[in-house]
Amino acid sequence: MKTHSESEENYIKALYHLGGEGVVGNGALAHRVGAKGPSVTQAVKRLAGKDLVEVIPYKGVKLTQKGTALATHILRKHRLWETFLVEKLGFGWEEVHPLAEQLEHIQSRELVEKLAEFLGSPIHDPHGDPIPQSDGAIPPTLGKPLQQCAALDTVRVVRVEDAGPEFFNQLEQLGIVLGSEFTVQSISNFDSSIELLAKDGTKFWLSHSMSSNIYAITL
Amino acid sequence: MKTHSESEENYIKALYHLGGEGVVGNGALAHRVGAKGPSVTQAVKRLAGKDLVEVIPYKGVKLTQKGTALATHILRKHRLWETFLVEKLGFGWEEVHPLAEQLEHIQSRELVEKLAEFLGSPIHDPHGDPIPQSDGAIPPTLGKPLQQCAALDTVRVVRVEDAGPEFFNQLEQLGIVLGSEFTVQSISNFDSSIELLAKDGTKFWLSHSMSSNIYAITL
DNA sequence: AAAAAGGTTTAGTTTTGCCTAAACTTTTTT
DNA sequence: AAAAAAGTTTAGGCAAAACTAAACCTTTTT
Repeated sequence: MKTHSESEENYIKALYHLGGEGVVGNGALAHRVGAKGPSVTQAVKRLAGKDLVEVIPYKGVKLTQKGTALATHILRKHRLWETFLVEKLGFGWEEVHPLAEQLEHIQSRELVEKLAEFLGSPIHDPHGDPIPQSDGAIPPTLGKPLQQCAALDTVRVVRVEDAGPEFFNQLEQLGIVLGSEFTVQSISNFDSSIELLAKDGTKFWLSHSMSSNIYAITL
Repeated sequence: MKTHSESEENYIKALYHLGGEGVVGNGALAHRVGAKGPSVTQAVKRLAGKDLVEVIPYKGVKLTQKGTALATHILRKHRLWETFLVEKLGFGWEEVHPLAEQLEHIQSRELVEKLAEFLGSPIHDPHGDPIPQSDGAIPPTLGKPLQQCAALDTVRVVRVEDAGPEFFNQLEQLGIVLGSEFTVQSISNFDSSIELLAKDGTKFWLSHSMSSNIYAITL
């Protein structure tokens, strides 16, 4: 088992995020990792030398199977650490991402597996995103945007997109957490905002941009 | 608060370990960090530029107050992570050091403090070493080498030196853990080996090299 | 189809952090 | 006190990873 630099792992992660196993252009990758074009060209050459990616000159890059396996392993670590930070240490959802970005680079299969066990082998992280399993399998991504639910549906929030601190702030203000249940009262034809009825009888409106980042299942 | 590279932090740690706030020679430092002389000369110049050390050419280097503060903070993180790995994840004492060496470089004051709280604000790590507190204060180092105890003393093991995997192996074999209590039966005048009587009535001999790495308090 | 625009790669530079070989101090030995 | 040994620093390289500027393909526009 070889070890990879943090920079390399960040490129792999970005590639997985942007294109899965498909081809990703130099520019998009550069934007994602926060580097300029030439740095990316150089970096992907190094990665190609380690059989993590395949380069098609002037067209883009794509992950090899080896690269994909590494990507999902990093994602596994990231989401397990996020779970730890929230469930055990008491961090809020909005704070954990940058910390998990550091922790995900810790190299030790044993640590990852012991951590997973300690957390009760979770399959979803605190945002509701699926945690890749040790064999690389990825649990289903739950829910559809609240925005797409129909009036009178009774729904449970199962996932939220990371749409920045202000978004999380608003969620907190409204008391929306994973597991919250609502009945959809109505949906505006004008601006697509949505009216929800909570269990305690309170009603409130959610803007389109809020509701499109909140995912729910119909009960 | 500035951030430092892992390499820099390793030099700071090594300096603290070797000399505390005293002067450490280039050679000793090189040996400790696993680098060669010239790399060290260069590295300490960088550190001097950040006011973490003071260089006396051809004589050595010493930590500034700022450097010492950083060193104890890193040590705090290292020992808190070791505690976490042993107490919460179920690792053995002998396995945790290399993992903690990775974890100690994670940058986040908040994480450190939340971790400490989660662990119950411990003041000693699983080896019995003191954990520097958030204000930099260092709890007392407990015990004296078993080797120095007198015959008929009743003692409790409170700390062990990290003397490599074989040493820990042997401890495990003998069932010695922190908190174990013994009565010293006799000490050989020939090879300084020591005979112990455990609570359960079993007696056994410890070699000088074993007993000099085990620290105990007299009850 | 030629020209302009956009994206990608090459070329050359920078910083960190390591190396070896050679020069220079300091300490120890004779 | 001079010579030998030991330790430290300078000099010059190398690799990773980023950058800017310039050259080079592709794609889009006219």
